[in-house]
Amino acid sequence: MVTKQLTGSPEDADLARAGSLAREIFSNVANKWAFLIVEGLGDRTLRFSELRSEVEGISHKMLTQNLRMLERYGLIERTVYATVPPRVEYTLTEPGQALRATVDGMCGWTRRYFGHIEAARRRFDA
Amino acid sequence: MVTKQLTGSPEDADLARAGSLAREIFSNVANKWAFLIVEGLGDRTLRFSELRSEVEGISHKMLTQNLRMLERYGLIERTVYATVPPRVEYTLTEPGQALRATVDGMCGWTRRYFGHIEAARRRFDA
DNA sequence: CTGTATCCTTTGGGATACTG
DNA sequence: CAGTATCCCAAAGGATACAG
Repeated sequence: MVTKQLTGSPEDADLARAGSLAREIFSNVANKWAFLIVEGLGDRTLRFSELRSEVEGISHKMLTQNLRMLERYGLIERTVYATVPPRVEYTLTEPGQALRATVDGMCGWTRRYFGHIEAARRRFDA
Repeated sequence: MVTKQLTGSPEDADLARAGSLAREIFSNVANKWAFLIVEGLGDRTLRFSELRSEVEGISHKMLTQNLRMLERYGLIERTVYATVPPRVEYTLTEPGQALRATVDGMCGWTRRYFGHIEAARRRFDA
């Protein structure tokens, strides 16, 4: 039998390694705007402007920037209709939907521990 | 019967509302350093310096800053031993452990879709 | 409507030094 | 060792204007 490889394949890339691609993906995706976009999109197909009003407080720039990032990683699909004015629709891909489960988990977590956290926060600030 | 309240209680605070406390919590916690700290801590109890070497690439400043934030929200417990030199230990609380489940989910997600994402990324960049 | 680019302000974040 | 504070640069991010 072969001993377990110490240097993993790309598939095993350790998230802890600051320079790894896995870490890059993790770091880019684990930010509030990406999460709020994924959550706002859900299983729907939304236009840029619809998505923007869905994600409260996001600026035009942040929305495009994060949409590009998510598209680059293949988490969303971008469909352009060559009409005038242009119509662009966004929808989560399968990897995007899978990520959505994680984000949903965090939303649930926030709701569930809202009381705990609020109390801890008040205690700490005192 | 009563109709469903349109203005929810704090417990129902909508994450989507940019100004809400729930959104503040979500936005602060959903960042790479917080996630990596939670993941690095796991179910262990680590000292500041141990945690720092666990979370590769984090600076002294970012570590303290995020630890304060997590402590403020009651996600980690900070224990100070009045020795010299001082010894400070960090461990996840129950809400912190619950969050860890979410973070673990995202780590799994990253490993699972690493191939998809890498391929999409190359396609996009071409 | 969507997207890019520019400008400008704010914040993030590293390095260093200093205190308990 | 752990924490705070300072300095300073780079990146985030908002506002605006413009192009397709």
